Amino acid sequence: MTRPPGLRERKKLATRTALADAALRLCLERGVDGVTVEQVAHEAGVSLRTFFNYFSSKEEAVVAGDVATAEAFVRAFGERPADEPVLEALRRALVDILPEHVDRAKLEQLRLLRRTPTLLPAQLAAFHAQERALAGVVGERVGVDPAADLYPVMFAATVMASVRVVVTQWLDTGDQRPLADLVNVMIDQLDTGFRR
Amino acid sequence: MTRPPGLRERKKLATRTALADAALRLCLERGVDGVTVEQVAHEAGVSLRTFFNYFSSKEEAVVAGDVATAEAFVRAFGERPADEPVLEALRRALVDILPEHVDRAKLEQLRLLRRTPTLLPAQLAAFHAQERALAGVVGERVGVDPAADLYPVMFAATVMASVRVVVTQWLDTGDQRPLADLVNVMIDQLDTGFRR
DNA sequence: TGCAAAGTTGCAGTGTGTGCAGGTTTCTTC
DNA sequence: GAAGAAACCTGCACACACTGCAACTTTGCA
Repeated sequence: MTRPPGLRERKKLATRTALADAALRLCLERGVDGVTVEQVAHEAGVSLRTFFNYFSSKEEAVVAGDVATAEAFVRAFGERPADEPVLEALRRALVDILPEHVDRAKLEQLRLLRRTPTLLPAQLAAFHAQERALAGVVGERVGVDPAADLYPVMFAATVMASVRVVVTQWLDTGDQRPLADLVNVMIDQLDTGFRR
Repeated sequence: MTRPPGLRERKKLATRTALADAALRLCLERGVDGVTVEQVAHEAGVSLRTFFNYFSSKEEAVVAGDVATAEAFVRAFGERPADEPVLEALRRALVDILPEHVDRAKLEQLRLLRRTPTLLPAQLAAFHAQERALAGVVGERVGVDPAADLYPVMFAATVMASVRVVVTQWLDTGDQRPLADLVNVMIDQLDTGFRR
């Protein structure tokens, strides 16, 4: 079925990460607007043309990390035991994933990127891209068809949006609590509902 | 305080709507990729350069309608009586606003736009732009500071995301129920919470 | 009526993004 | 391990996107 990846696949992945890394690093150094795609491509050791074989824009390359985060989260959620309640699986998946993807070392980087308006649409799209997958996974977990019932799609959209604002809040307010604490507050909120 | 708008203001608004209308109409006719900014500007009777004084990209002009929808929603929500429970105010605001902004006549248009990947980031950004305002309004309503408590920001993000997916679901599945029914299901979900 | 502020426009110039064609590398098969 | 197929990389050409600037026109206000 899935055979071990050959040289070609490995090279492609290497190029892709080289491009994403170069884009992120250069943009952090000089600001997103101070970097051209050509410079990114050069830094990664490929031609301009090749850059566009991997990403359709500079922004997409810069937020490649966010895409990876979202994918990792959906995967982690999908791998939680099936008998675990949905919100508990959610909590575990987030606690497993977040520390690795948003730690205090990268804090300044994340703040800088979040302050760049150009990147916002791309960041939103990065998370949105995993909504359908998440809806599918959660639909399967609770035994419901995402096309017929609103629960899976609402769950997916709500969770993605909530994680986004919680992380944003944590970054912007310089909240001293561990991110995991905020995640717990968030999940309590999703559990309780929004009535007041 | 707010004096009646002069000629200058009215002209600006007219130009802006002319550009947005032209962008939307041309893109529906020929597809988003089949239209250049120059054509949009020409259609609206202004120069290319002037287009960019109003919008920073073709996509932004096309989704100007979505921005207006989101603004109208936040305004309607803010104008609900203060003693109304949050979710009831939400329901009323949506029922007031949605029929005018997403009716069956424009249905095909909306479907077409939603199928254009280029527009997705811009659409997401359009709704996201109102999240902060919504969080402020709801924070005031329930007497909570959005910077200190997660409720307002989570509410805002969740509601925006939920409305988005509910409308999407309605459009994509060709659901025969009135949109208002789905809105009620949505609000029940927000009321009950996501535990299963 | 006349000045100041704001808006429009053309122009020049840089950067983005895509189709195409030719060359190189990897994979497959025998 | 040699040959052909498939995938990939690259340069080139080109259309389009977007911005700063400076001149010009219109609107607001005294």
